[in-house]
Amino acid sequence: MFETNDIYVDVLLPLALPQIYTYFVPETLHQLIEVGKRVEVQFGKSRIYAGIVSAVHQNLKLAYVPKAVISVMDEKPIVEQLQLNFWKWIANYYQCTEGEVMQAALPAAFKLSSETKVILNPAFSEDASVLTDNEFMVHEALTLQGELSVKEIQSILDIKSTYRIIKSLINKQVITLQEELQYKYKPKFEYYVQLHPDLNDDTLDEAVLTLKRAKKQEQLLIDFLGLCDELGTERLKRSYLVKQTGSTTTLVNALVKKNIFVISEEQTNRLDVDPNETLIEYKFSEQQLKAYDNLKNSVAEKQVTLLHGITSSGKTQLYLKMMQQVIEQGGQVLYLLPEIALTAQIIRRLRLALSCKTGIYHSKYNDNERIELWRDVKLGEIGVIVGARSSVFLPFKNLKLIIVDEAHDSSYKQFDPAPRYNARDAAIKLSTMCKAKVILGSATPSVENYYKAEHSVFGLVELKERYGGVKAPEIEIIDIKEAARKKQMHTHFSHQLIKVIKTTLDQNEQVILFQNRRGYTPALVCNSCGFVPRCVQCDVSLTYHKFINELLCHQCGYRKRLSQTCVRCGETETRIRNFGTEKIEEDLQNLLPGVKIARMDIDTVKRKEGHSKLIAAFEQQEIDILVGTQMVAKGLDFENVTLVGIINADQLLRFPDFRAGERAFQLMTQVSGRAGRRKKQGKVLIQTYQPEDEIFLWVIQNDYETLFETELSDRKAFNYPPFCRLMHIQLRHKNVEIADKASIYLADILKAYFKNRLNGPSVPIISYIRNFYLREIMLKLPIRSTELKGEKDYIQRCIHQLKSQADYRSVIVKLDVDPM
DNA sequence: AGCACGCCGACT
DNA sequence: GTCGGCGTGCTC
Repeated sequence: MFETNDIYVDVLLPLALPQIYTYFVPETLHQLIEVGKRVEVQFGKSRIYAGIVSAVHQNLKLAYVPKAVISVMDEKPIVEQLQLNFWKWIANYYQCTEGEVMQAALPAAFKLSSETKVILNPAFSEDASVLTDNEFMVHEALTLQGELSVKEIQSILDIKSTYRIIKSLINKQVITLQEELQYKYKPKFEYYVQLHPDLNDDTLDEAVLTLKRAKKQEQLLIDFLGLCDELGTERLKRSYLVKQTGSTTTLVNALVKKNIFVISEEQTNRLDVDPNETLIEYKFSEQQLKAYDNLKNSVAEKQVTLLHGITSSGKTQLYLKMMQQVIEQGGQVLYLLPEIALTAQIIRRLRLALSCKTGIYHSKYNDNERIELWRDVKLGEIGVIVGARSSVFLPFKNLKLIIVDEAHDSSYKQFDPAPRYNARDAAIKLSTMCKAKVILGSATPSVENYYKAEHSVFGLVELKERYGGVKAPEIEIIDIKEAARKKQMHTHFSHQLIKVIKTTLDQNEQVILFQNRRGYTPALVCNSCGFVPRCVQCDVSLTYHKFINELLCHQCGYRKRLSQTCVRCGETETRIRNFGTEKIEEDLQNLLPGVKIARMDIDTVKRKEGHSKLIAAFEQQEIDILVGTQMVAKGLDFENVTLVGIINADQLLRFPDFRAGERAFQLMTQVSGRAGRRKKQGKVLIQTYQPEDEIFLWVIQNDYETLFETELSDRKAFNYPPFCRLMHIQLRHKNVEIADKASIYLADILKAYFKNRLNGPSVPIISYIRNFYLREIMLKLPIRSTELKGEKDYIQRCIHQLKSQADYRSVIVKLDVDPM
């Protein structure tokens, strides 16, 4: 059939390249090569990458001489064809390269790339006189360190282009280059020590005698037996044994050599459930049973089912029951959660309730743990995977059900870098590829999703009753415009809010205060000249963080120490404009001395474990009031919280975005859901300057339907999703004029086709970030996927045309499909 | 994304 | 002259 035995492979590289590259497979590797395995290949002059084989073929008509595959890195494929197809779909839909998808999909430890190492050439004659200063410095550093990477040389010499120097050093035979793939993954084992199985009571005594002259070993053995006895076990973790007895691993190994101990290794298993915890019997309410039946029927019938259940209605229990079913039939379940909701609380609950191995996958876990989970998922050894958005990329073996909890949550959408995918939508695609079903759960579904449910594209199951008969919280709107007029405000708190906080605390109950802004205050204003310190590389004012006494840019991270006097006029008095969580915390503390207040935002939670520590402290009631951003709104379940306050709802409403109404409703509903989750009816106080806005009425009455209808008619009138899809185009350039002209040029050629479906070009609210000027264009794309592809191609051609103009070549264009 | 190559301004 | 910055094009 084939004329030669030559084999070629198409290799996917973890780079933003629009193409796939073909390599030649040497005969020695013919047996090993397989789609989905990683191969070591050279790309360009010196780089070596781990690429993935996306196809094996015998194409003879190559217009170039392909390079050869250096080695096959895996015994078994790390992904299947299905994953490769999924990647391709994502690349297509979200308009990025497959390499970028690969980058996002694979755990870092799979993505090896070489670092060029420079080493001394042993043939070099030590005559350093021929070297220039810089060359001499490199030579010196190498004699000391043995090897250097190009990056290290850059920092030693403090210059960017090291190329010339390196080349010259090679010419002078001082150094040679070394290219090596670093294998990052090291499987982690836990070592257990136990007695050699051949030992019985008699032989053990004998063995002890042989240790008469090795006092330490003898002591270790005695300690070991003592510890085993104490714990009622026959084997101990080696690390535990060493630590408890103050001995060393070497000592343990000595006893292994003498056939007294044996060591067994076991993969560390973080998936174990603490045997001391037991599951509390959960009794389904009548409503839940009914919803469960509906859910089961809907899932059997429809590809996607939307579970619209109000907060505290017990959605999680329904998920659990659905999961259990799938597991019993040997299927896998993917349970997606917003990153922020992946708390120990939820994970613990799941593990207790499920009879199978449960894996967790998200960015907080280190590389080795992720590789292990990856492998176990692929082998089908893990039944349930709980994870954040990137877990849609896991190599499922038998995926049968995907649950997307809080499906409206914007953190399912990746912003940067590409692929800018939405894990919720990608999961739906994945489910069709795996023949799995999807449940989207939310108390406040996105308008797009609910629209589909209403039109029977998705199944719809509603759950409208709180579990356990707890009444929905009583929501009250406080008009702070009026309160300010009547002088009933104390800093940001109305007297009414303060009063209720006090009575709540008096009853030994806890309070959550929500303020959607971190930092101390967004801006410091000079009292005399009105000067506001701004970021030097972005178009935003700096935020004052009192705790570190620094001004911080929330866009780029630029920081600056606060100067004593106004930079412009020398005035010492500064005034505070607007306010963030840190300021709220401080004012509140002044107002309520002695009350324990904590703050929860990215700044306090960033440090490792900060989040769970804070939650634990609040749970243990070591904290009375928790002041926080978005974070407090999501997924937390505190029994003793009966009051939730929203300091200022106006910021939510004034968001200049067509989704502002939907967002505000979602957030207020979510935050309100934190109040009174168990026994007692909770209370929610919302402070606002515009209490007449009807959105408050819907929040109070928990009237999602009216919100939905109103939003939908607006969206229809202005042609926004769900009546179209959006594509956001961002252009960046260091030069304002070029940014301006390029965006006008691109908008013009796009407009020829898109006409009134194009908005822009416009200057974004933050128009200048990290020394780049930004411009943006918004396009409305058709819903039907048949038309969609052609239009996306057209857009790509327009961008190509832009880039072929010499002036605009260096403009960076970023595409975002279905922006949030 | 790197990396090579080529062009060009600044300094010994 | 040479060093180092920067723009451009290519990578199987």
